[in-house]
Amino acid sequence: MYFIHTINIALFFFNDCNIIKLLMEEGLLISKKGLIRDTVRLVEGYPKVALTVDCIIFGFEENKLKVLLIRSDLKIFEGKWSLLGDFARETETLEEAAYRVLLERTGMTDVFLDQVSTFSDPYRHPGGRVITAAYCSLLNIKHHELKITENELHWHSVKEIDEMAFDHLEILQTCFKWLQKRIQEHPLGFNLLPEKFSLRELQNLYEAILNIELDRRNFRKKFLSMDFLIDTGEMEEDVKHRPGKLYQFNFQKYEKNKRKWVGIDF
Amino acid sequence: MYFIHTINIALFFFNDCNIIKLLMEEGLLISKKGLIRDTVRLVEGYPKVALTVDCIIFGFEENKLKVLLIRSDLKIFEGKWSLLGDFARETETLEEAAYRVLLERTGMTDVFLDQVSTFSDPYRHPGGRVITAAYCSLLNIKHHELKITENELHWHSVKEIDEMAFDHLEILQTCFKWLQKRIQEHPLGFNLLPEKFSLRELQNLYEAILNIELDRRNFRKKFLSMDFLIDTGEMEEDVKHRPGKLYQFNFQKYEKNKRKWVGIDF
DNA sequence: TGACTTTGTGTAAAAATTACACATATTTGT
DNA sequence: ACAAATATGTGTAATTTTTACACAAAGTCA
Repeated sequence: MYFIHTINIALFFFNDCNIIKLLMEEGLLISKKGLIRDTVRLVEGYPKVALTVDCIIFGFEENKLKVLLIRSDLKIFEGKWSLLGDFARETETLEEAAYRVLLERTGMTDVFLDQVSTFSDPYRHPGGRVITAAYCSLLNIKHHELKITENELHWHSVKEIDEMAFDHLEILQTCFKWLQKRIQEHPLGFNLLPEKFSLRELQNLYEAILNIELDRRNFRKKFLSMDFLIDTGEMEEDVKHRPGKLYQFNFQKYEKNKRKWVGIDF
Repeated sequence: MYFIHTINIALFFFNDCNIIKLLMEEGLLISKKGLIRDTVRLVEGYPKVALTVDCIIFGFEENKLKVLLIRSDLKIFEGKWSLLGDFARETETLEEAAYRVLLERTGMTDVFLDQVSTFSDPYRHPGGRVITAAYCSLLNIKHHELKITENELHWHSVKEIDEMAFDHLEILQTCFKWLQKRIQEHPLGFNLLPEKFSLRELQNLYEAILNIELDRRNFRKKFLSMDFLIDTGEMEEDVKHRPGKLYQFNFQKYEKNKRKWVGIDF
């Protein structure tokens, strides 16, 4: 009785994916008036494609925006650089696949990925139709030593990349534009820096990513007035000039006081 | 000789999808060292999924944000409302599929679609794994009379939708948030209005979509100072109060003077 | 110790945002 | 014809934000 009731609820509120999953695993939906069977047949009548994810992992080092690349796995692209990608598994969301790929290729876990866009040119992959979803992240190179370095995994200066396997150059460019925009409305930039950083390092980062020059005094004023920077009391060391103060970003305070974003600006 | 040369160029600059397409159609790549064959086999070894697109078409009428929906095609979702979707064809990009779906379901052609996000829960479709890419647009309801009305296609007030087929409610919500953000940094709002509109209509639109109240005088000042509005010299008619001036949006001027978007604001 | 490099700071002018009130044009009802 | 109702159209002062700009202090290097 309990299960019958569950089925009816499930069919009534069918948009809850978890209920569908649950009932499918129980084998309960299969018999319900053949509706599922019909639906399965319908889906089977349409072309299917392979599905991959590609991870675009940005980092910052030597005042340059960098990205993690590997040598392509495919013979046909021998020598070409490629994004970190793989096929999605049967019961994996794209997001899960992206985190798995990142783990498998780099060993990293403590990273946030954002879906940027899906690329679907039918001829983008020489092995047949393969669509790919691009997932993007930014991280501090120093805090994420690469333990796995198969396929010559390493950081490349974004500016110097001019050729890649597949359509990966296009994907990279799309993600770079996404990053330029994103970093101005969300404090993602701090993920790229060491935990403690000087204002000059922060400014270098913005200048490098946005490809603009900023006035130092105004930049400092802006960030200090936002009041999300904690003065650590420490100073830079091992620099060959007057050392600057080191700050930390107050993520907690930011999350509480987050700007609500209303303002028309074309 | 010419073709051999072409092949080498193609393999060298393999990231150009059109060259791959061209050579595949010519059957020329198939023999090249078996690389393609290997790649095809590789791709075939991975799970494949069905692929759909869903169109989220927003409109504005009676001071309410609306969205085009149809009754679900599927028996299992009988009675439920659904986004305008269909399976992608073998050699169609997702974007092409989205424009096709829009044409087939509504008869519309003069519309721009933007990819918003891809949804990939393995259990989101009762017929098996189907991932879907959401494409969004905004248009003027009055300028796009619905010639096709199969599946009870019609406009629904976004606020009143509380249940949908599949995960379409989640998709709709994602697209609504996308719209709220997009309309503040790009003059998409004008697509939702008649060619000639009063400032009050424009303000109503922003207030409805952003769900905020705006000061009338400041709103007018802001838009008039942006200098993208053309005073048509005409006035509103058939309104039961003092008629307002009618304006047009100067898309050309906007495209030339577009804000370059630099400014850090968390 | 002097040259060099980079940090750290303030102010004045300009621009943008906000808050706020009253006269005018038109329709509707009497 | 007039009064009531409704929505348009306009300006200014106070506040906040943005921009442009220069010089002294801290540390390194030779």
